[in-house]
Amino acid sequence: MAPGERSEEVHLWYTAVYEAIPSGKVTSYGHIARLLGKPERPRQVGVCLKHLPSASTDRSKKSSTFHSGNVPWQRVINSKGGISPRGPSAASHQADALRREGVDIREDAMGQYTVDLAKYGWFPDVLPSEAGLVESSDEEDEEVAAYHT
DNA sequence: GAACTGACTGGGT
DNA sequence: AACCCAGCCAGTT
Repeated sequence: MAPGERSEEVHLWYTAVYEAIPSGKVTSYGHIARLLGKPERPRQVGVCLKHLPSASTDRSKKSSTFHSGNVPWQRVINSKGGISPRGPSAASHQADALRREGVDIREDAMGQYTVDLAKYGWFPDVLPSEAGLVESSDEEDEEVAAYHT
């Protein structure tokens, strides 16, 4: 393959992941991967979110058009309904963002956050962009945008 | 530039 | 129910 081809693929993957996060409710890393036709890559979805720039980062020059202010990163959790611990305050931050959207989060004695997937999970079988945007979720998205502003 | 590290998951013990 | 494991592959030592 030609030089640079690989990184181009990677860039497309990152973009696809950010655009695949559904409007409304909560979904999983694995489901995003399946929506993108790569069911074996849930970990790579996690990598994309890990590298999502924060909304406050200075991106006055080129850099990504995607950041925590316009990508609903908080809606992605693991298949068991848990928020990945990763850093010390990261999980609680995500839990706060979800509660802001009306999602009820439970915190156990171990400090692990979990979501009731039966109630809040949302696993569409087609990409949001292919399905047409869900009107009923517009105001939820506005709340998110306001939160990050 | 080889080795190691994960924002994961499903299947097997 | 809890742990283990292989597969995944871009980033980071």
